[in-house]
Amino acid sequence: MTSQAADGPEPVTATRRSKLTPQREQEFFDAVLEQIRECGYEAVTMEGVAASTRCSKSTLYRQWKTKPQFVVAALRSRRTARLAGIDTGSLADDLREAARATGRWSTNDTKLLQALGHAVTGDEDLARALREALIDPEIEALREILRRGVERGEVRAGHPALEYVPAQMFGVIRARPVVDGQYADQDYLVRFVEAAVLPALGLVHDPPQTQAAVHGMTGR
Amino acid sequence: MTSQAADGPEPVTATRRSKLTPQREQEFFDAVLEQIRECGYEAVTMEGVAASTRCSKSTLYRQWKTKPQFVVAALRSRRTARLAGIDTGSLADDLREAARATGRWSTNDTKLLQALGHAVTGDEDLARALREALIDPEIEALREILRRGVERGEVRAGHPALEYVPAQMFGVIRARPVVDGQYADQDYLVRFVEAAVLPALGLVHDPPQTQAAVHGMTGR
DNA sequence: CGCCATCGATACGATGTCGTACCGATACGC
DNA sequence: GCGTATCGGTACGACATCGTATCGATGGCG
Repeated sequence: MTSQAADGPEPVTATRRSKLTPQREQEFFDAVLEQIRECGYEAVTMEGVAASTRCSKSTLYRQWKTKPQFVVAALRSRRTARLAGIDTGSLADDLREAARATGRWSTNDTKLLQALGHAVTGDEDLARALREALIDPEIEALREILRRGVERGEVRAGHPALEYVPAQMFGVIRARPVVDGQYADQDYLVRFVEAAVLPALGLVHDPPQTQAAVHGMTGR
Repeated sequence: MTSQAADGPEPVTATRRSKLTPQREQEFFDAVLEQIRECGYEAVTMEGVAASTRCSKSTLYRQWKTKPQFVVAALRSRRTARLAGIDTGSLADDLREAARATGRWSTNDTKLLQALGHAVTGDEDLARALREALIDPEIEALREILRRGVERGEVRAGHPALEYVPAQMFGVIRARPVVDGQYADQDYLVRFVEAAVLPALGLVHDPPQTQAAVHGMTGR
């Protein structure tokens, strides 16, 4: 809405581009996700995306039939398991590291989740894409972390708190903005894990070094 | 969209009403909140609300200048501290009772929070109304419960987990739908309190073999 | 070096919503 | 009983967005 570009038929930076490169597509995806974060799903317009990427509406509609399909494609481009690969050898350290990793992207992705949260209730494809892009991989990675902790005997299998760890992590991320008025960052999430998650799992850190003694400490 | 009511000048229930009664206003409020839950804030239309309550758009615009103001009024009508008044004399029981009370309305209010969650980022009045209607009273009630527990000495003041209890409660309510695919009901919330919140506060009441896993290092 | 696919720009019709204006009908106060 | 304020109904203009169509320009492939 702000880009009042044209005052005449000026070929200024209007570099005519040829066939879309994957990088160019990614620009579209980044732009639409950013617009979703800022304006919400409903308020996103193809025209706005076109303007912010200096392409034309036609180009977008040529590649993707409709706005929902475009957004779905954008979400798919974003699939990354950010919690995958965490394996310090200690459940407590894994969870701390997961908190740190989560804090790195939580602001951006919280906005996205928030903005799409209701739209997905009416669009099954969108819902699936959102789950596959932002939610399922992280939940699965968390469960894997917990599973390894159980295998190592750090927590007994079937410990009642195990079931709630993923919901807790996702939960505070979404709840903190409304409770405290700010997004959950790395610091907050690590403190939360220390103060609530680990104690609930019986991995108390109150006596600071008791923990390390348990398993010989291999963290980082 | 579905209500194809009229086939003629039917005086059936089309009772022409006179001045709006408070009950009538409440019908409007209930209707718009229900529409928000189902369709999202953006998709709510004054015409839809008018149709579902069989009033006319004029009537709505007569009372409230604009859609946001109408929604704000509807939210204000809903102010109720549902967790207020809980006081069993025991922190653990208070929290269990809070979980039960929360579970009673969480589905409805989760939908509302979800549907309005992004809209509030662009409307300060709406944001304040939402906080005052659904969020702040419950957070304050929870903090009051915790405060009494501290006063009774059940938890030491400054216990690190205290800070996170409200965010945890609100969090799992919002996260369960995406993690487990269903809303958090009474049963889930009570189990969550038992399994995660109470242990984190050091109020465990069932230490079966959890302790063995903690200190015994080779659990299972 | 020339053709053709694809780009970017823009115009367009269809649709839907906002918020206003006007209307007749009806309940309530006097 | 009558007058008036308010209701319910609908028509209206303004506006925004969707998705399509058309057109000139251009880059890449043969």
